[in-house]
Amino acid sequence: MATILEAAARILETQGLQALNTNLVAQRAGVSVGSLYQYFPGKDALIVALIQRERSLLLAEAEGALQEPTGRNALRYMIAVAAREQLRRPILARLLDFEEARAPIAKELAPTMAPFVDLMQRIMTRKDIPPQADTDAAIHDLANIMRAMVDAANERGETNSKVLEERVERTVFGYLGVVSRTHRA
Amino acid sequence: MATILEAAARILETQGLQALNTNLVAQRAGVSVGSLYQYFPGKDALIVALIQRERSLLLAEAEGALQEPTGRNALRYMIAVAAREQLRRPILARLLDFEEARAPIAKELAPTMAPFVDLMQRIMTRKDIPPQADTDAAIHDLANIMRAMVDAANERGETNSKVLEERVERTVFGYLGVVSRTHRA
Amino acid sequence: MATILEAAARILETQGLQALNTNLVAQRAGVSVGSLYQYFPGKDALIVALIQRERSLLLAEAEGALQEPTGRNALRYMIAVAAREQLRRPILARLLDFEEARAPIAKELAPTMAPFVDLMQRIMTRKDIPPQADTDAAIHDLANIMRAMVDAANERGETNSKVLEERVERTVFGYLGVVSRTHRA
Amino acid sequence: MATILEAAARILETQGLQALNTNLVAQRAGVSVGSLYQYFPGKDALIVALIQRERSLLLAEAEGALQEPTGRNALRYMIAVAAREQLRRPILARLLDFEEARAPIAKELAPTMAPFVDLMQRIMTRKDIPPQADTDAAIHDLANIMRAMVDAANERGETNSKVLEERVERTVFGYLGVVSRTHRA
DNA sequence: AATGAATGAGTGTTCATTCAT
DNA sequence: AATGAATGAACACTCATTCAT
Repeated sequence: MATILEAAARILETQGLQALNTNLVAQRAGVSVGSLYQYFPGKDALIVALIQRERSLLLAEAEGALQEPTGRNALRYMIAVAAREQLRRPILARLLDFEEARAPIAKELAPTMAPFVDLMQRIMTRKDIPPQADTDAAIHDLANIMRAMVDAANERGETNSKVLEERVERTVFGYLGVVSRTHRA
Repeated sequence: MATILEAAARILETQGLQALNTNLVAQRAGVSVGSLYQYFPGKDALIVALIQRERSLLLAEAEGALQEPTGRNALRYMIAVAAREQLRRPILARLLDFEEARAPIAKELAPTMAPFVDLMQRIMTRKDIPPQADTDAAIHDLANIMRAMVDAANERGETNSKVLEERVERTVFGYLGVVSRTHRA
Repeated sequence: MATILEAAARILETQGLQALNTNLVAQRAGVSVGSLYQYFPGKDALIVALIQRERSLLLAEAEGALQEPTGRNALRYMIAVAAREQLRRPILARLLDFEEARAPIAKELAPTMAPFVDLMQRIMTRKDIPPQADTDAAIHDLANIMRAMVDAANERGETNSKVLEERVERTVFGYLGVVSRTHRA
Repeated sequence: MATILEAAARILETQGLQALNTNLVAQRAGVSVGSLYQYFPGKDALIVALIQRERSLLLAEAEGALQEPTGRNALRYMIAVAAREQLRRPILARLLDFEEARAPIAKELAPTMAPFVDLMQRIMTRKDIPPQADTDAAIHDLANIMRAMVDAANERGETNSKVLEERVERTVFGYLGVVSRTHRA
C-alpha cells in the first residue's frame, strides 16, 4: 500500500496530474492493477489516501504548536510547519492542493480535517489572539491564505523559507487584527 | 461564439468540470462540434476564452480603482470588485480559477494578465502603501490571497460580501504592512 | 480552376498527401470551398484532374517519339521524356503515382490512358522491336517499370537523369528481348 | 494477436484501405478496441506488423535462393518466390505494398528490410552477375521493378505465374546487363 | 456564380474498472 | 490475495460536403 502511494506520488512529481492513471501507478509500484483495486476502491480513493498520508505528517508536526506559550508563537510555529512541509516535496504538495479542491475528493477528506480544525481552534482562543466573529470561517480562511501563499512562492521558485514565513506571518496577523511588532507604520 | 461560451459556462455551473466536453458544449449551444472547432481551435482555447470573458468584466470594473484618492482606498475598491465579480457567478468563477492553474491554460492566459498587473503596480506605488521588497511577487501573492479567500467563502456558501470584503482587506493590509484604522490592538 | 489545381499541387509538394483536404486547397487557391465544388464534384475529381494535367504534358511531349526512325530510338525518346517529366516536379509526381493506384481514381482515369496506350502500340509494332506475346500487357509492364525505376531514383535523391535513363533503357530493352548494343556479356 | 492481424488482412481484402480502422478491426477480430491497443501501440503499428507477417513468409522462402549454384538461378528463384508470394493473397499484397510506401510505415519497417537486402547482396556478387556501379541502388531498383510488375499483373488479373515470372526475369536480367539465354536477338 | 459558415458521421486513442484464472 | 488481459464508453478532433445568402 505504501509502495502504491509512493509510486503515485512520484508520477505526480515527475509527470504531472494528467499522467496519473491507475495502470501506470500499479506498474510503477510493481504490482498489478488488480492489487491496486484491492487496496483502493477507485482512483479517487487512491488520491484521498495520498493526501491523507501527506497531511498526517503535517498534523503530527503541527501538534507541537500547542507547547508554545502564546497564541502568536503558536501561529508562527504552525506557519513554519506548513511552509516546511509544503517545501519538502513542493510539486507534489501543490498538485495535491489542487486535487483536494475537487468536490468528490473534498467530500471524502472532510472528516480528516477535524483534528486540524480542532488544533487551530485551541490556538485561536488563546488570550493574545483577538476573538474572531466566526472562528470556523477564520480557520478556513487562514488555512487557505497560508496554502495560497506557499503555493505561489513555490510556483515562483522561492526557496528561502524564512522570507516566506515572515510574509505569511504578516498576512495572518493582519487577518486576525494582531498588530505585529515588526511593521508598525 | 457567445452562445458556445455561455453553454460551456452553464455546463460548468450545473455539472462541473468533468462534464465539460466539446461534444456536450456544442450540443447545448445548439451547434455542431464542427462549428465549435471553427471558433475555438481546441478545448483549451474554449476554456481560455471563457476565462477571458469573465476576466474582462473584472478588469473593466477594476480600472475604476485608479480614481480613488489613496492607495488604501484603491485596494479596497479592487477587493470589492473582485468579491462582487466572484460572487456574481460563484460556481463558475471557482471552477475557472481552478482551470486557470493548469499549465497549458496559464501559458495562454499570461498576456491577458498584463493589464491587471499594470493596474496593481500603479496602485502599489502610491505613497500610502509601504514599498515592497519585490513588487511583482507581492502582486501575485495578493492576487492569490484574494482569490483563495473569496473561493473559500464561496465554497462555504457565504453570501454577505461586506463581511468577506472586510476580512480580505485586513489580510491584504496585513500583508502589505499597512496598519488599518479599523483594528488597532 | 488552374489556380485550384496548382494550389493542390503545391500542398502535395510541401505538406504531403495527408495534408491535402478540400478546405485547405480552396484557401490556398484564394477561393471558397463552394467554388471548388462548383468546378470539381468531389475531392477525387480534383485529384483526377491534377493527374490529368500532369499527364497531358507528358503525352504532348511523348508524341515526338513518333518522329524517331527506329522503334529503339522511339523508346529511348519515351524514356527520356518520362524521366524528365517525373524529375520536373519529383515529389508531386511520386505522390500522384501513388494516388493513381487507388481504385476510384484509377477507374476515372482509365479513358485518359487510351492515347498513351495507342502511342506505345504504334512504337511497339515497329520492325526492330521483337513482337510480344501480349502487347497490351507489355505496354502496362513497361509503363510500370519506368515509373517504378524513376520513382525509386527520386526517393534516393538521384539527380543525374542521364545515368537513370541509361538504366531504364537497359531494363526496358531487356524486357522486350532487344539486345542493346551497350551491354553484351 | 494473430486474430487481430488476420481480421485486418481480411478487411483490406474485402473492403479496401479506407475501410481499415481500428474499431472495425477489433470488432471483426472479436475483441475490444482496448485489446487491440494492448497489442499494437497504434494503427500504424498494426499495419507494420501485418506487413512484417507477410514479408516474413517471403524472406523464409527466399533464403532457399542461396542454395542455387549460379547467380542467375538464384535470381530466378527469388523472382519465383516473390511472384508466388504476391499471388497467394494478391489484393492484400498489393495494398500492403501501397502502405509500405507511406513515410511513417517505411521508417518503422526499415530494420526489417536488412536481411532481405543482405540476401540480395550475396546473390548479386556472384561471379555470373555483372558488377553494378551501385549495388545498393541496384537492389532497390530490382525490388521496385519486381514489385511493380507483379502488382500490375495482379491488377490485370493475371493468374499464370509462369508467364509473369518469365517476363520479370527478362526485365531483371536486362537491368543487370545479363544476356539471358532465352532471348537472343 | 461565389461564398463560407455549418454540419456530423467518423476516427484514433485513453483509461477506470472488472473478473476469470 | 494477486494477476493482468480484456473491456468499451467516452472524448478530442477532422474534413468532405451542403446550402442559405
